Amino acid sequence: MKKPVGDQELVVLRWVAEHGPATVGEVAEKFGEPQGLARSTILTVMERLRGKGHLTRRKVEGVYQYSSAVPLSELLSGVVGDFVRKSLAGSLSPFATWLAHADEVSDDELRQLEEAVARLKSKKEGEE
Amino acid sequence: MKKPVGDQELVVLRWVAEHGPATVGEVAEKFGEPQGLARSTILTVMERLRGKGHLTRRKVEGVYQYSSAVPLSELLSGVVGDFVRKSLAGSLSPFATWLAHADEVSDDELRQLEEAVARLKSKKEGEE
DNA sequence: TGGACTTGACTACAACCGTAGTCAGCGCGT
DNA sequence: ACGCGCTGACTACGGTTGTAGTCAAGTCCA
Repeated sequence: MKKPVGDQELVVLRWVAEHGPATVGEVAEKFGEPQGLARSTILTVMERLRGKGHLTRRKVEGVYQYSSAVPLSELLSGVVGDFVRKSLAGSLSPFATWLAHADEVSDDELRQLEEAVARLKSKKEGEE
Repeated sequence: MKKPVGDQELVVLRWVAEHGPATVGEVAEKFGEPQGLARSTILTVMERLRGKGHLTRRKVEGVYQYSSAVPLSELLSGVVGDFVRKSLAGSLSPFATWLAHADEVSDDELRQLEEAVARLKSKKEGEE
């Protein structure tokens, strides 16, 4: 049940997860068209995502409304977890290394990171 | 020149980057065999990596020694950067979210993360 | 009612990836 | 000199992904 999700698929999935339930037409128009993607491409991708269990649809007034099966934050969290496990062999060091040289980190993101690290630290202390 | 690297390819690349220059035979024996991978599989993967510019080889005493084109840390740093850009649309929030719930973070990694965050923070302050 | 438009299912196809078989050449030991 | 084993190049094949065309059924408006 843990099928891999392609890069482009993920982009579409993210869009749908962010922009509430939407029909294929809407996604194609508001997201696909600007990217130069054909409607059928969007449809195919969305159906594949549905096949993998990431999207759900419900017929509303004749057309299908697609929604993400899980909330966006949860989805991305999972993606990050998969990435760390699969591509980094579970190690966070590469991330730290990259982070240290990253620019383009917003204040907000930095704050979130700080919090996460602080939380981890206190948890760790609580354990020992 | 920035060809994508498959998951399995990355695993092999990482192995080679970590375990110094090695011949196909060595990689096949020490890495491939334990995973149940045929020698030809290793060879194919390594040649593809070479085609993508991630591995270099040099003939030494009759056989080719393969080495990573860039040091491991740099390689993984790049992988992280690609991931953040491509899969997270550049946002670090998902990382922070995941991190907050992560367990299995070693003391060492935690320390590195702390440092990276601290560095970012001081850089930010220096800027404004 | 007949065309215009929308929607959804199906089909297609090239690139890329994971995995592997095969074959020909080379070097070493007997 | 001959066979064996290691090496490297080439070929192969099924699955996934990105992208899209086409076709049939439904809907709406003049």
